[in-house]
Amino acid sequence: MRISKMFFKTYRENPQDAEIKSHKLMVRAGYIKKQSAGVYLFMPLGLRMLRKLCDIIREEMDKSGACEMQMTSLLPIEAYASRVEHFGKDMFRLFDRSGKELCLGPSHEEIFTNVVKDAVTSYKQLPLILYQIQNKYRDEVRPRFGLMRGKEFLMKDAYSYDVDKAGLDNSYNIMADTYKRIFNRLGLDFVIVNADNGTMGGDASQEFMVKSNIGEDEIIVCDCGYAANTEKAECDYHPVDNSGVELLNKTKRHTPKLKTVDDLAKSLGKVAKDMLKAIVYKIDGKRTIVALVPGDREVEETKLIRAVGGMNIEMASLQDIEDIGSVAGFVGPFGLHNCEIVADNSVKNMVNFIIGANEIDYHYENANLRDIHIDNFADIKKAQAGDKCVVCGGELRSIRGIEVGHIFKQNTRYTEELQCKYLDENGKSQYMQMGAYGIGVTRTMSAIVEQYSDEYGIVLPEEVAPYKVDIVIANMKDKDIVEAAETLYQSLLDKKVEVLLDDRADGIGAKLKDAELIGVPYIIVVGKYTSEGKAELVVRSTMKRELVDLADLAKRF
RNA sequence: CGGGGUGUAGCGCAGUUUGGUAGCGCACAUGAUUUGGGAUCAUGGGGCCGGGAGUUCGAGUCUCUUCACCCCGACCA
Repeated sequence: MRISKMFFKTYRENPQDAEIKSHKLMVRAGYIKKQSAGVYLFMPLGLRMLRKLCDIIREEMDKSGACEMQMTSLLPIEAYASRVEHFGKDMFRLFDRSGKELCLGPSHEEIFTNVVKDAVTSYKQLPLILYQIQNKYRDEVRPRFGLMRGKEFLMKDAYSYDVDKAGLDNSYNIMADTYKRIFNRLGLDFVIVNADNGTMGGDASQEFMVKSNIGEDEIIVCDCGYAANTEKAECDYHPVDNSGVELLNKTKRHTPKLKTVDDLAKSLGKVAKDMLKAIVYKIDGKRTIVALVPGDREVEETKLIRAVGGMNIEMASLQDIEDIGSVAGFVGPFGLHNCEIVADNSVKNMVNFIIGANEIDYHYENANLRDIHIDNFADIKKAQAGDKCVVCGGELRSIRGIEVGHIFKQNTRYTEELQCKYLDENGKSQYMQMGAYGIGVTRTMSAIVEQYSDEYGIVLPEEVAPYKVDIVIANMKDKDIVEAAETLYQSLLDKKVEVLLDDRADGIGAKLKDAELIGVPYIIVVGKYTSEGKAELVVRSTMKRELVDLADLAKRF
């Protein structure tokens, strides 16, 4: 492609609304342009890179035996029957002229399952892995970081249908392997972590996380290979023998205006972990849960909701806290009513601790388990760096990651709801076992740029670069140079090399800046060495340059 | 949803305190000189100062309102 004929525009300055380097660079390099918050259009270079990602994903998915299809984005709202409430405001909803309610698809489990239900009747037709690469629409509360979290984004979503759990395990493993191949080909430094299935049920799920300190997810990892999203990461629990410790009698203390755990502990001459922290939650707007963790720890809400059951968890209101017989800031696990009290396992090891008095400005110190009421113990505290690994006992570390892929075993969550059945070899009707597998394609694009850039611009691996080579014509007025560059350009085109020819009238400085910005792996400068029959070949990743005979250059690619 | 911030030329910004003819850099157009690291000079085009309502002789600037965008938070009671 001749740049002079292309829709090509780069920017010198960072967009004022960009925070992270991939966002800044993709805008500056003319890959993407914001349409509105969380919605981006693709310019020629960005589109080429996006297509490269799609091609790689498609190739590996096809190789795995998966079959590509295309569902619609515009769907009747009824298609999501049981999940309309779950998606809530995340779903874009609209009406057609007759008043029929539609939505823009945020995910396609139901849609694929309905297609499968209609077409598959026998075990002989299974297993199936189906996929599509299609825009998804989610009205994110807070879109951010360019393509990282958008309201419209490209996703590869796949769904597997099997006769039984063993079949599902197999399909799941095939997808896990396929994802590893995909992310390896994309050159990403990633880690596979155990994740929570969310409220959608199913046996297992894993996330593919690209390591990055701008990642929105926190991951707990151990040198032994254990890795989990903090939403899922388990905490080690061992009973401690406190039999030799004298249990003191609880005493009420006046603790006015001491709202935070640290301030309170300090005023009583204690530290945070001597405090039993009580946090009140509302589940599905109905049940009230009091969660207890040591004062120096945090409640992991995802683990809590798994422990107590339910769909949606939120902080209780001040009124809710009064309704159970307490007061915000001074909640203590005794004498409460109409609530469930769940304590983290580690609370069993606490002695002589501080609790709220359910009375404004008062706490008790030297409280013990005998003084309080707990309905259930569970692992509900958030794992953190420094904790012991549940697998090997080693020390856990915390890193951040960008979630680029997620695979789930969903079992019969959707197939039961939609009555997606098949006849087994005995003629008996059975629910299919289902799995779902997603890759955020546009997010992955961002993650790649996040990982592959330097002070000059984007530095892409060949597999995903929009073009492989950029031939810079140093001086458009020098006929020999132009001719040499044109000849080289033609010979690379003949070899089907994806090549740009920078034949704009600009000076060499501007052209080199652009070449370095836009992510091509190789830059060829045809200029002052033309008279010697040579040109410079620059390897973008190392910025190393070498002089190569013009006649030999095409052979390098 | 709560808090904070920003909306002025295609992009990045100043001007708002103290109301008085709309500015700068980049980009763009034309011409000349340039051609190995975002060239130089000259000339020029481009704005409902986010929208609406007000105050005022007069509003980018003050008041009210609305919209958009960005950041933080929406877990420590």
